[in-house]
Amino acid sequence: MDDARLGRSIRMLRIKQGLRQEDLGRAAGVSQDLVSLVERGHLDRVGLRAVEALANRLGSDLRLTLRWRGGDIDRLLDEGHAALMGRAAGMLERAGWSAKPEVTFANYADRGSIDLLAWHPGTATVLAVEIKTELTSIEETLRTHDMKTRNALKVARERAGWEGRVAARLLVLPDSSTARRRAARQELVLRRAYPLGGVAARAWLQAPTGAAGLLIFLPFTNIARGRCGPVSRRRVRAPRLSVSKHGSTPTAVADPTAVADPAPGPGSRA
DNA sequence: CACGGAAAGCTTCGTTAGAA
DNA sequence: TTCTAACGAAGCTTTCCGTG
Repeated sequence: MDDARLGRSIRMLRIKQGLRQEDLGRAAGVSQDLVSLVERGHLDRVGLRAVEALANRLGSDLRLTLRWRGGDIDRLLDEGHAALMGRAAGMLERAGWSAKPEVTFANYADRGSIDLLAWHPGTATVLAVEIKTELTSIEETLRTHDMKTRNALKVARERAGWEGRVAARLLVLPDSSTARRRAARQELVLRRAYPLGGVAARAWLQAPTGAAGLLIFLPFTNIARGRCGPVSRRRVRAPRLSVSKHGSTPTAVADPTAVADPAPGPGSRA
């Protein structure tokens, strides 16, 4: 991230909106001095939350990209998504559906990619399947899934030649304790959007009856171990410091289960 | 688990410089 | 003269981390 460029961008947006540093700071819940620091590119002295608050207040969004060995992080993340999608596609096909992965569309302001677009020929039902390996923002998930479902019939007709009569939606989450816990926390909201879950959802897939919202948890390939089962998140442990009985210098004991060197560098707390 | 030191992140305050 | 922005110092709160 180019600190100076980010600072100049914040400043430009602020001035464009006719705000003083003090105004922006007050609106974002930070001080004028902090706005000044950010605009001058002194991000080493400012927290990420503060910068994000300023960006949001200016109607922009701050995106932080973590890069590692070229595109390896993307590949790792995609593997999980692809694995869950494969499971979902298999389940649908066994229930008599045809499925197309990653169907992109652009319909005026609506644009995006439907993870799995499924078709049930017997009932002319189109299913917009959303795959989420992580349930981060419920609101965002519901909003985009709603938009995709709204466009599903048109997309199915134009991209696959499926003349559907009714569009339904299915949200697929990994069958992990974390995902289930997060879903449970937002149960009321999720139930409103996806009334059918578990056995009822699977029964609906066998014999679709009109528009419906389904929520299904699926186990998927554990990337770390390369086998199927609930997702296990391997924790990275800090090297244990062991002091010899003779009082010599502490030595780091490598954790054989650790996947990365967690040694923090300067400023790693941010 | 509690405690204390260190550091980060931030605010407040006083001051200065430049522009209108 | 006033307003805005910049700067530095001091101090507060929170979090992390090592230690017992």
